[in-house]
Amino acid sequence: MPVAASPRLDSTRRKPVFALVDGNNFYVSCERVFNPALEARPVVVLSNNDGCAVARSAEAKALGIAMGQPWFQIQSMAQSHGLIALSSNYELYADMSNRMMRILADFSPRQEVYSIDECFLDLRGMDVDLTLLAHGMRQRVAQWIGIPVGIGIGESKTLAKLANHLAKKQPQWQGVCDLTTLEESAQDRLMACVDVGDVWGVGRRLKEQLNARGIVTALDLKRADPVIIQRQFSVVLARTVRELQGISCLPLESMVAPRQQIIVSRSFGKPVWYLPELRQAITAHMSRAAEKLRTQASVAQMVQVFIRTSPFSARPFYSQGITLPLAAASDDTRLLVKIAQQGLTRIYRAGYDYQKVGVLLMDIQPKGQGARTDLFHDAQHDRRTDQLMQTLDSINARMGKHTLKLAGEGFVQPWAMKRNRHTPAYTTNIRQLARAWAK
DNA sequence: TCTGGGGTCCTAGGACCC
DNA sequence: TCTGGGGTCCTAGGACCC
Repeated sequence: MPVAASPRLDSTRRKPVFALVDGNNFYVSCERVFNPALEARPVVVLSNNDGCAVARSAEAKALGIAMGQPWFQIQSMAQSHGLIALSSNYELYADMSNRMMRILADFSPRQEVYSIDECFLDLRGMDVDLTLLAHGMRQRVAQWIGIPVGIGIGESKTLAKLANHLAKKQPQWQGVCDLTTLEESAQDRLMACVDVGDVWGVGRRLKEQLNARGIVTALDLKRADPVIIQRQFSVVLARTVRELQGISCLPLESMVAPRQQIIVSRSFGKPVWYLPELRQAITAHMSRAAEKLRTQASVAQMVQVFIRTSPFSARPFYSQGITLPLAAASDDTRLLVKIAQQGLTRIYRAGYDYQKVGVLLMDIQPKGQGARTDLFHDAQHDRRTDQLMQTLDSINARMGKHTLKLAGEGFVQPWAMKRNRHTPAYTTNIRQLARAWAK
């Protein structure tokens, strides 16, 4: 077998190169695709319950609206500045995300979908002009689905992130910043312009502590000694320092690992004090959680329930959670709901206005693979349960979410969240699309 | 009046064992 | 009655991300 002179082998030896591609103001951009009247106007997309702004158009950012700012604080700008606010439409964003990721996957054999609006691509050993390639990505995504994206390229994920940040902040890049084309001195000059708090992995707290030690810019952090950083902070931050130095420590993870915990929680549209309504919400949340669990072919052996009142209210605060084990790991909605309801009974206190409840599934294992079972385990019963859950999931997949559900979720849900500014599910629900056209 | 939801990883500290 | 240290496992809480 000839091993020398293999170009493939040579290329894998080259330094790692990563691209980070993300959608600009992704949720707002999705809305604009289907409603061009939103172009060139200040637009925000609100979080669940129409609580705060989670996506802002460039025009909204220019008005000084911060990420996560509560809607009631900026509501007056609707009148004064023509600000448009929309409830979030996750069905639409998830579908647009899938389309965007499929387009980008054609540009590299290895892709890591990192969040709903961004992915890493492995560009190592590609024998092409990467800057040109990136402009090609931008063009194709814009042409095929109408979403503007920004692209950063670097020798580590952290550098690709930083390049992406520069591509957005500095117009001269025209949406593509490729650090691998620059001399180190030129890279350093750019990093001197980036606040250390804008480095991936440095949050509010770390920024404060780093500033106190005189580390203010990304370049300062790059020049820090990772050994000292590890001693004074953590292994995580030391890794960030090395990544800034061009030493790739975080590999591309193209396999989607199954979730280790699954959370479903929602704030109520109004305060809830009545136990039966809390029970409905717990049943509804656990039904969603169990669906997610079955989607990834797992079972859970631990259930947590929590309830709390609003931390912003002047009324007395109460927050309590409880964790309950199952005798054997399960994905049966009915059993998980039953355990969660037992938990709720134990933590519920009368006399409070509750603002939020949630459930967690933990101790998650692959289904049917060395799962622990209890002493009185009944295989016949397991088979019937599996069939029932499969039927439930397939009917809901075919006929639409919530077609078939436990009666305990309630048919009238007085506690349901507010979504007063919701747009239609243009791409996934033909009935809603027809309604949108008829307007 | 009105302030999101869903994840991961690391660390410190306690319980327990040898 | 006095005396030690190391390892493991678990949990809670903190910090970060989008």
